[in-house]
Amino acid sequence: MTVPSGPVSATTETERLMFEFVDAYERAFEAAAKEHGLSPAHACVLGRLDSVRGMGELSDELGCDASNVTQIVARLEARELAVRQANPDDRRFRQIQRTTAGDAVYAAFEESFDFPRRAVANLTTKEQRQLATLLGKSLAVKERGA
Amino acid sequence: MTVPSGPVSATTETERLMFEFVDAYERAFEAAAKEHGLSPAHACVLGRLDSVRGMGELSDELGCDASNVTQIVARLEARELAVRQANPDDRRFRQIQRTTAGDAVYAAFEESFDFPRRAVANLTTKEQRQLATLLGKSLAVKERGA
DNA sequence: TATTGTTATACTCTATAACTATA
DNA sequence: TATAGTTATAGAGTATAACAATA
Repeated sequence: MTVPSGPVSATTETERLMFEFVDAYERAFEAAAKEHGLSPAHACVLGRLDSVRGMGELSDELGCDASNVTQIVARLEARELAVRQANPDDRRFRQIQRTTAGDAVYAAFEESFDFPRRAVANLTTKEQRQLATLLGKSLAVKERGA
Repeated sequence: MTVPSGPVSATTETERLMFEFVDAYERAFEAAAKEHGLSPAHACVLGRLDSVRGMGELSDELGCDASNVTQIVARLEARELAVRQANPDDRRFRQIQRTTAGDAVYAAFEESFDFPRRAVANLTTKEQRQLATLLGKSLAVKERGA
């Protein structure tokens, strides 16, 4: 189990609940991945392979180094959950995709990772819309610089 | 940068925003820790040392193995950010606490980790209360078993 | 003997730097 | 020469199992 991101001496109840939510989400993700023999990183990459992807694309989205993605994908390939093929138009590029087995494992993982579904299910339709609006508004923080 | 927990093919906008929020929170935590030469795990443990703590207490709260905490605390001690002392009443127990230097580093980290503060600042007081209520309600998922 | 914590070990995640293959 | 990706390597996080110290 990865140690949680926090707590910081939360000054408000809202901040405390943000941390609790993030912590619960992460723990649930990790536990669901483990159920299917996946590390969080493997589950994450597998989830991005809904369509054919390039290595650079993946490392950009994941915000991590390309060499890291190479290793994760190499393991997925070794387990026959994904394959890498050179792009015939420019053989420097690789095309990564899930195998049928990868599809099955990922579907099973998603079934296990019920935290977001259950969290939403605890709310009325109106509350779900409210929560989405508030989260979106709070995330505007990202745009404000720093 | 740790790879994000997701995405899972989010079926609703609310679920998608939950992931985005968690992802942004984690990235901000990791970046703030790095600014002060801390790993996320170090920042996390340091944050728990606001008062004197035991090793078992820490591993319980962190949801990870005791041997893991031993290593993290050993590094904090090597950097003179924390100290371990045997409890004189029962020398099997250790009392972990931050040093003055540890206090300073953690305070600086908290100053840098402004994501929750800024997220809250994007909301009105009423919206903050609403968000806290909705997050709390969605987290009831934890109590429902599984 | 039971409990607290540590050490030894192994595996994964991650990044940096050097490298290969392709263009 | 420039770009996409890989390999070599090293450091940190994590868990399991064996261990030491204390009770």
